Amino acid sequence: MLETTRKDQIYEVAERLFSERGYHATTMREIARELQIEGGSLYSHISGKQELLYEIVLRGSEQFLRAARDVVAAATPARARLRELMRRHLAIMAQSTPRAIVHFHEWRHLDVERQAAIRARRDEYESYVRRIIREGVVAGDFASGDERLIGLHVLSLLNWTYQWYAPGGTLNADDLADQFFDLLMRGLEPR
Amino acid sequence: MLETTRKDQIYEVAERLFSERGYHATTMREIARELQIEGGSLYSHISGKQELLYEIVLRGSEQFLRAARDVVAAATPARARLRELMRRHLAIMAQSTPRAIVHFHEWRHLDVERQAAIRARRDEYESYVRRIIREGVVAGDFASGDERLIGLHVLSLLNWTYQWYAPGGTLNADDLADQFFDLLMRGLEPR
DNA sequence: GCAACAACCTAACAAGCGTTAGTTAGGATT
DNA sequence: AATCCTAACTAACGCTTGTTAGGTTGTTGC
Repeated sequence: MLETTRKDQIYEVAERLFSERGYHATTMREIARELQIEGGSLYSHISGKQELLYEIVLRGSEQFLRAARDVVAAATPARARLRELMRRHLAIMAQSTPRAIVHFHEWRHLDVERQAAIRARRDEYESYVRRIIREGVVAGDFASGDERLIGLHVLSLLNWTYQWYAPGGTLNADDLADQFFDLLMRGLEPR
Repeated sequence: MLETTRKDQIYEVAERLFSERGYHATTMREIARELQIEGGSLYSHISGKQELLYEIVLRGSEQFLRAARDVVAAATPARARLRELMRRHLAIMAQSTPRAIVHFHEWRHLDVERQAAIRARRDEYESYVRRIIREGVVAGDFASGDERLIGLHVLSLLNWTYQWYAPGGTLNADDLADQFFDLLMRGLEPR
């Protein structure tokens, strides 16, 4: 019995519409129409459009961050942790596609303070990626190299997926993560 | 004596504002204000806001496409061509940052027909990347692997840069391309 | 049975939007 | 001297935007 409140439904619709059309191209009346109520009625449940965007982006970053916090602290080799991070990242992408899209694409339209809050979370996430890489280099799991650059490499792979990955295709999220991981480890060089 | 017409100036400002705030968050009056004219005066030079966006996105995709067409047809090994493609891609990113940002970020706000035109160009670009990879695998320049997946790998690296790369930092575009290329070739596996 | 409340409605607000029409001033062309 | 062109202006158009105020339901708790 999962009880979805009206508020939850509003967030759900907003996630979908924001992800499809973008924040500024979505109107409050459109969100309302999907729920078969009038535009003004939304304000019985939420405080405004900005809050709607902020909540969605925040939920997205919390989701990614929670996964990363779990993984980074695990007592497994860096190699296994990196693979697990990639798996979890793509799993979120696949399970919460609209939210992830809004998180990556629409955070620019937050006001400055809220943007800063999101940026801090993003930085934290990136620091975990770099930490895994650093520890992996030290432990001999990874070849040595510029930690920042390798981090950007991994993050590019993960973050760009929201632009093209559509779950339900031939490739499920775990397989994609594994294949990306393998290619990342082995490289293009023939051996 | 490079003569910039008023029209050119309008595109230049629009590129910058669209890239900073997004298409829908930029008003015609804001574009005009930057040129110290009135909103309505823009229409002596351009036909409307959509045309403005389309022209900018189109110029971006033309720029990337031109580079890729040059590179893919060269009579050099796939390995060299891939590196050159990455260099040129990042060079455009660095030289035409606002245009590249609009190209990657705002094309969604084009109407359907214009979107299709852009999508066709993007597909063409991606086909060149995959072609280089395919030819490289055949020639033994690259380890064999899923052409589509390797292509996505390369494109993720290149396309994500618009989200973070700021020219003028410690890393110039050519160095970045080379470092990305090296990492892509060698992989993270220690040897 | 009555009060309280939540969920929604209608109607309107002020502001801003892209765009157009009509006009004006100055310079170039005939 | 008459005409045209260019680039700008002012003023307004019709419409949409996010948001609010006040009223109307139906349900719940006492």
